[in-house]
Amino acid sequence: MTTDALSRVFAALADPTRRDMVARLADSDATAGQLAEPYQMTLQAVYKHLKVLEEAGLVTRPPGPQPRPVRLEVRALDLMDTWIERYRDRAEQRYRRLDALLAQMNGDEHEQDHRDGHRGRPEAAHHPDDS
Amino acid sequence: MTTDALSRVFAALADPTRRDMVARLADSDATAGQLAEPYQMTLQAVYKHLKVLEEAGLVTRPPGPQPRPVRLEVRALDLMDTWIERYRDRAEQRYRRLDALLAQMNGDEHEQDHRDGHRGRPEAAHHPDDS
DNA sequence: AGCACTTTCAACCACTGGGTTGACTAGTGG
DNA sequence: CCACTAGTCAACCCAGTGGTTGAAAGTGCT
Repeated sequence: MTTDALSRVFAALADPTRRDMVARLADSDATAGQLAEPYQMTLQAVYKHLKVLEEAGLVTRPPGPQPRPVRLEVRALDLMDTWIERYRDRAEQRYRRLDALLAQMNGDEHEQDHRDGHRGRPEAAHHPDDS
Repeated sequence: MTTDALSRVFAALADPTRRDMVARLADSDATAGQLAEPYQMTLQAVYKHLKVLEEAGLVTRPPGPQPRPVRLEVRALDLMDTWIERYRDRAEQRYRRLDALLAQMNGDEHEQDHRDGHRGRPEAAHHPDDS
């Protein structure tokens, strides 16, 4: 899998079963067996889900004695959170700027000649921003 | 698709291209064509991505005259954010409780008989919590 | 050693998902 | 009316995924 970390985390959380697992793990650690109980699917399927969560960094399973406990790794959530926050903030700032512009245009009613849908500015080239 | 809203949003953001799109849309609205430019894929593929984002509620495209602009819908991000926040907080509270417990056990060094890996408490039944 | 339980590996199946090609509709502007 | 562009629909390909079954390792306990 060549996909980046962020994609893996989002993809992992895109499954209701997996989301329920992390929800339960937020309250207490559990063994794979304990995790599996509520769901009506094979134990192997649960291990597969575990593996996905693990590869996404959302969960760790310290090696050692047999019933290996599953721990939630909260920092993986931070990764998503900062991403979301970044673009939400950016969008909100844009809205604020747009409101300000509208207010200003309300102030001087003339000069309505180049209101061409305000999608004229080239706004530099596209920079990836995703890393 | 019978999957819930949350799954759709997470799944939508699990793709780097789609993530880049919302990143760019956070800075300014764009038409589908403008959005497509940076990527080396068919226009149809871009429209598919748009559709996914739209069905996830991350984006809206007001009907009307031909070049339909694409707007980012920030509130969809909130949906994810509250989910993440909820379980992160819950996990952090648990860690704090656990630290307190450890500190307390440090206080009275005796009574080390039931230190069975602190995974003993049943902690009620599993309640779905996902909605 | 032997038994039970947990974990993993591997093959398989149905279905979804990102991408393509190709054709088709709908506005816009001569 | 004709041409152009923006957008859409549909079929297809191939890779990935959620789930299954079956078998094989590890590990713990007596």
